[in-house]
Amino acid sequence: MTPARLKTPSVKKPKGQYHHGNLAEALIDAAAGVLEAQGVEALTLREAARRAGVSQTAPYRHFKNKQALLAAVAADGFRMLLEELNAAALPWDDDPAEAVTAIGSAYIRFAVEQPERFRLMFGRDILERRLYGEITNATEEISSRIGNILNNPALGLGIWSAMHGLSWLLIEDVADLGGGRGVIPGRAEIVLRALASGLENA
Amino acid sequence: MTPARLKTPSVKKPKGQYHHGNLAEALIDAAAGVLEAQGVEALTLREAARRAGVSQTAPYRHFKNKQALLAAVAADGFRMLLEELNAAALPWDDDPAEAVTAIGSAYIRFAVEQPERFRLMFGRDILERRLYGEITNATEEISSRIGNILNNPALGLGIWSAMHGLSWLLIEDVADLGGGRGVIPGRAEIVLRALASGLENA
DNA sequence: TGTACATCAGTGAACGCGCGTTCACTGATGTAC
DNA sequence: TGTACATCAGTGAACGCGCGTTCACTGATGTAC
Repeated sequence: MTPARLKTPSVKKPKGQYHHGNLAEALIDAAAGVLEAQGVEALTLREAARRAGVSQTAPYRHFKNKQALLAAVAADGFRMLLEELNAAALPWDDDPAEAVTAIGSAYIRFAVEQPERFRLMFGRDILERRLYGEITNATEEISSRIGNILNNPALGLGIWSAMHGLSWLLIEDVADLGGGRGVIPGRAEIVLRALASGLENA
Repeated sequence: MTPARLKTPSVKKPKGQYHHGNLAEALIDAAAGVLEAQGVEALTLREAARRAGVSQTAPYRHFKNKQALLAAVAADGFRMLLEELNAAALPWDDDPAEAVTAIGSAYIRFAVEQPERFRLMFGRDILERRLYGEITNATEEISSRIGNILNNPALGLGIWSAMHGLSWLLIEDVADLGGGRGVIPGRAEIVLRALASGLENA
C-alpha cells in the first residue's frame, strides 16, 4: 500500500514547486470561478492556467482542449444540480404534484443563482454534448426522474420543459416575475403550481 | 410629390454604382443568411458587408455597431414569429386549450426550423435586449397573448415557459423526441397536449 | 435653367487585440533490479 | 541502499487568425435661390 498522497486543495501552485499536485481540479475550479464572475467569453484556457499559477500550456497535460475543460465544468454543474433536485424531491415521495413543484423550484433557483453555469450546461458552448457521457447521462436522469414521478413520459418532458424554459426566460431577462432576484424562486413556484394544479387528474 | 424611388431589392450593390440604395435591408438579409447557414460565430459585420458587395465600413452608415445589426435581425425574427403564432391561434378563437396547443406547435416549429435565429432572438448574443423596443415589445406580446387566452397570467407564463423550454431542449440536442427533424412538431404537440389536458378545469 | 453648398453614403488604411494550439524542451518522480 | 531509466507534468517561444471600430477622405445627391 502506498502512503496516502496529500491532496493539495485546488489552488495556485506554490512557488518553487514544479508539480502542482492537483492541477486538473484546480483548473476546473478556476474556470468555474471565471465563468460565474465574468461569463463564458472571459473563460479562456490561458486565464484558467494563470489562476492556477501555471504556464499557459500546462492545461494540455490534463485536458485535450478547451472544450474538454468546459465539459468538465459543465459536468460538475450537473452533479450539483442533480444533488439539489434529489434533495428537493425527497420529502414528497408520495405526492407527485408537490414533488415536481419542488424540483422545479430547485431547478429555477439553481439557474438564477448560477446563470452562467446553467447556460454552459445547457447551451451551445459545449459544441458536441454527445461526446461527454457524464453530461448526457445527467440530462437523461433529469428527464426520467421527472417522468417517473408523474408516471407519464410526455407529461414529464412537458414539465421539465416548463422549468427549463422559465429558467431561460428569467436569466435572459426576457420574462419578468417582478421583485428582485431573491423573490424569483418563490414567484416561480406560483407559476409551476399553476401548471401542476391541473395535473392531479391526468 | 417626389417621384417614387425605385427600391433596389436587398442584394449586392451593382458594380460601378456608388450608392447601394437599400443597404440597411441588404445587410439585415445578408446577416440572416450567414446566421442560419453558419451560426452566430460566423456572423460578422465584415461578412455581411462582403455579401452586400460593399466596403467593410459601410455598415456604420446604417447601424451604430454590430449589436444594432444583430438586434435588427432579431427584430425581424420576432415579426415572423408573431405572424405565425397569430395565424396558428386564429382558428381556435373559442377553445383556449386548442389555441394554446396550436401556438405552442408553431413556436416550436419556428425554433426547430430556424434554430440560429431563435437563439439570437432569445439568447445572450443580444447583450442588452432592453435597449431595443421592438424586441421587448415582441416578447411582451407573446407573453400577454398566451396569458389572455388562458385568462390567467401565471398559467400563461407557465405554458409559454413550456414551449420555450422544449424548443431549447430540442435545438440544443438535450432532449430527444425520437424520429427525424420533420417529426418533431408533431411529437412536440403530444407533449403540449399532455400539459394542456389538465388545463380545462383550471 | 444653372449654380453653390450642405448633407448623405460610400471608401481604404490602420490599430489593437489575446486567443487556442503545437513544438521541442526540461525537471521531477517512481520503480525494477 | 543505490542506480538507470521510463514516464509523467511542467515550461517558453512561436504561429496564425480576422475581427470591430475609428479616422480622414471622396463621390453622389438634393435643394435653395
